[in-house]
Amino acid sequence: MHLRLSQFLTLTPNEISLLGELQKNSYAVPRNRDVIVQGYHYTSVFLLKQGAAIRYKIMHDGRRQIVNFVLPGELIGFPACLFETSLYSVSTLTEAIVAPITFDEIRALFGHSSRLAAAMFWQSARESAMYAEHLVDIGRRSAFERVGHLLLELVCRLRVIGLAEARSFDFPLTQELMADALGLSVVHVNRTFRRLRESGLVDVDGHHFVFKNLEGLAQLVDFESSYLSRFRISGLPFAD
Amino acid sequence: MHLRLSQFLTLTPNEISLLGELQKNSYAVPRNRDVIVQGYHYTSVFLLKQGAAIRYKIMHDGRRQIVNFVLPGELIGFPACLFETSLYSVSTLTEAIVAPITFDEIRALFGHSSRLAAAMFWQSARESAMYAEHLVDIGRRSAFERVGHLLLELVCRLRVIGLAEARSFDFPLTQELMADALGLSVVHVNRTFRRLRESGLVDVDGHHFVFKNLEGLAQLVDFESSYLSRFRISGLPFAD
DNA sequence: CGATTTCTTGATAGGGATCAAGGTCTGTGG
DNA sequence: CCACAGACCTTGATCCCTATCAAGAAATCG
Repeated sequence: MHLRLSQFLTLTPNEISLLGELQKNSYAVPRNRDVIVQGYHYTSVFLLKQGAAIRYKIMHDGRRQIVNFVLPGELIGFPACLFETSLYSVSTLTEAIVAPITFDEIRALFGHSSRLAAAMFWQSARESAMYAEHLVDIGRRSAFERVGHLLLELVCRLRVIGLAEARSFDFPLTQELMADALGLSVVHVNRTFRRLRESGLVDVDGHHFVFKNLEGLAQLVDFESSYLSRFRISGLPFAD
Repeated sequence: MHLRLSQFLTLTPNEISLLGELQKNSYAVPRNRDVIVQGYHYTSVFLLKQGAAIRYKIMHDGRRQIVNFVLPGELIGFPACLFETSLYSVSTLTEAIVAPITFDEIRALFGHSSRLAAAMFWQSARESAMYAEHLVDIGRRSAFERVGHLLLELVCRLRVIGLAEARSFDFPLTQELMADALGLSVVHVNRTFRRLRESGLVDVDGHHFVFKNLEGLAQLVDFESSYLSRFRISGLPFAD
């Protein structure tokens, strides 16, 4: 787990050891535990080494909107920690292993390798881009398309980090989570999801999701199969 | 216009001159012109010195989703330019003045001042945070709340850069733009917006928007008056 | 193994989309 | 100066997608 930076650039041994250093204080976090709570101030971030989490926001009437899912190798509390007060909460979906990284350590890291700084920058840019995609989903797609998109996005992202097969994946995704991520009601997700199954597009057993006709689904919900490749960085506009 | 970085840190004379250099090639762009087109590759970004623009995405069926509004002092094509192919388009809403900044220039800039690099990083983090807010708006709020939020967000953002009064602002915002930004139909925006006016909360004359009861509106649509202060950066986790 | 969660399914209602058409304003050209 | 086109706003009628309410079944968890 190298901050998933190796997706973008080849790390030098030195950089790898720097990253390894940061992870020495890993510890386990139980399921359904808030790692970051909206409204509070933080002075460190956490690398999610194992497990899954959600970034979400609770509104005054109790409704919840999940802004995205956090997968292994991604940073929790970033960029939330940059703000005076975190704008949203982050909660684990499974038991997880996190490695706290203090600002001091980040500063040192950046001093030693501006390439790593740049790489973190891209992570942030990627996240930004994914939010924009998500916005389009929620703003302009039907419930059916949204659910399809979410499933396809998850396989794609999990595949990149070796946590999914070509056409199936395991993930602690409940219908309530889908609803809160997609801006739908649980009841409607249930019906929509059933349609997906009855159409023979997807099979589910617990938390194991299988695409029985991935290409068909992708076409039906207007999912660009190049989803994640579009997030590939094209060049290094930064000094080494 | 200093990339709006001065919001976050005090620029040294040297930094200011560096930024000034970058803007020497400014030129005007007519209204309704795409500066960035989705699917194309770019090797420079543009600083929007004057005017307004939208970042948006067109779907295969022609529907449009605006992911956000670009105001003076912000970068166009960033982070879009980092990707192999731009994920969305950027189009001017008014005649605008932009200053192209090549990657070479950015690289040089970063070499001369890592503080500026860090500041750009924060801009990106801020943008990310604003997308997340927007997601909550679209995912979990009623049409009425969404329209109210959009108007309040715009005053707040415009006020910060000195382009709005305390309770009014000018902006080339049409109902169609609102609809595409908020995931609503134009017809429904029209009716919703009328309700806002009939409630005595907002007055509009052309592109001049006046809040007749800003506090009341903010409360009615659950808008945190601290909106932008929440986006303030708390510290500098980077080396000078 | 009792108690939460999570999933289902039915019934009903409503917010917002869609279709259709007219009105207003602004800029352009004759 | 007027006529016209195109953009923008407005309003009515209708429909349907999705929320909400309600309640039971199934799966999980401690």
